Amino acid sequence: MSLRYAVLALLAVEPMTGYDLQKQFGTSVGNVWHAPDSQIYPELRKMERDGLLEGEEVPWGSRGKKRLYHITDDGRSALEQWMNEPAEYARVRDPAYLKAAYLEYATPEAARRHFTAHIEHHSRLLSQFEQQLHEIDERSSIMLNKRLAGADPDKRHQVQAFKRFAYEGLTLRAQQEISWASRGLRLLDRLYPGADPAGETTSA
Amino acid sequence: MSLRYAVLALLAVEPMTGYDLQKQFGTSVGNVWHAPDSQIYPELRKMERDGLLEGEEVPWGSRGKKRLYHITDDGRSALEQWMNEPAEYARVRDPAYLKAAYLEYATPEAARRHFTAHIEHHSRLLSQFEQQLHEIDERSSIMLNKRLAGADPDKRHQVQAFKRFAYEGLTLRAQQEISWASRGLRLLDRLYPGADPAGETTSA
DNA sequence: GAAAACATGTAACCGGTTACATGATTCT
DNA sequence: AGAATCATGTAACCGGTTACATGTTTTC
Repeated sequence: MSLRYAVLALLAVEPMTGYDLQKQFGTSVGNVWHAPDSQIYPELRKMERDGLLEGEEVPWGSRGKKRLYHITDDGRSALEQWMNEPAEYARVRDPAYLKAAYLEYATPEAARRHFTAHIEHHSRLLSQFEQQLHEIDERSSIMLNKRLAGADPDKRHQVQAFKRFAYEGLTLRAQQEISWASRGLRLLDRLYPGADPAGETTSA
Repeated sequence: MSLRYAVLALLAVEPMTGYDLQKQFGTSVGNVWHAPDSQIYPELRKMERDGLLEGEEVPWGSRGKKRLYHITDDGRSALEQWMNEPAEYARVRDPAYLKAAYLEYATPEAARRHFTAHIEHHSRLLSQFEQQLHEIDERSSIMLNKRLAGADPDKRHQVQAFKRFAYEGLTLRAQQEISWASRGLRLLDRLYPGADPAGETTSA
């Protein structure tokens, strides 16, 4: 049920359409909370029904129209209330670690692919996080600048600091996973000394 | 859909009842894949229907009975096939980091509680992982010993190494989160210099 | 004129959560 | 005798996934 609070946090900055929100979930907020478009549009309607948002029909081009969602006072209260509650911790469900714990059932090649895929996955994430950190530091993020512009001048410093701190954590996590999986590859070298690490054919 | 493979990995060691499995999901496997009992019993019946398991009715006491599930050859193949496939990576959905990224909407006290709760949560996990590492090293884990006993003597070394390696990763993760949240508390000290870190009343 | 981006949905399905529900056996 | 443990389920609900579906506007 965090989706609606992620939406509220975005709409607290400025009114947006479902499509605008979708893009945010594809990049910025999407780094901590993923949501597909098929979930966003229905959720917006539910939130409007619950009084957290107000939708405004605005023309788009000559014939088209779009729906701009504004956060209401109730929406702001709901966001603040949620922020002041303790976070829920979801139970662990980690397919990559589940496999890692039982890698003896895999072939040496599959075990190796497992760790290289882990490294690739987290490397992709890492470069996204580093890109975000760069944008935060350079003040080149459009959303962050809007949030900063809309914030109480005394609080601007904090807005930026919290966002940076969250991305620092994500970065450290990704680096950690990469380092763990790299150690995994070295473990495989030791456990399967005969196997060919590069996947190439061993020629004399 | 990893639940059934976690179940298969457990039943590959020895036949168990739903209740036995439940306990495993409460401790060992539960550290990488959580499942409540209300999910386990229906899943076992589905797996039996799909030919991955065979249930055997055995008496329990004078009038009671219980259902022992055995893995079938199809079950073993399914497990191996899954182990040789690449792992799926779920999209990120992290309430704690979502909150962290927007902590300016929380009160300083709530922000502090957020990080202390994060530390407590991961400290609890950490001590569980350390306990498991200890049991792996001391060979005092009943399940691990059964797995080792049932494994090809050449592979015993690997079984233990993979399990240990998975828990090392979990341990590093937990430590990482604790260290991140501790830095978060120090960040709050800087951002809210007037606030009382210990939550005590400031007396002159 | 075509492609890319903008815009908004529906529907079936499934895995997972929460709550409810019950009874036997073993241990102290 | 009572508590703890063993044992097994059902049912409603909901959040999320996947796939399908359509039309407009802007940009090149």
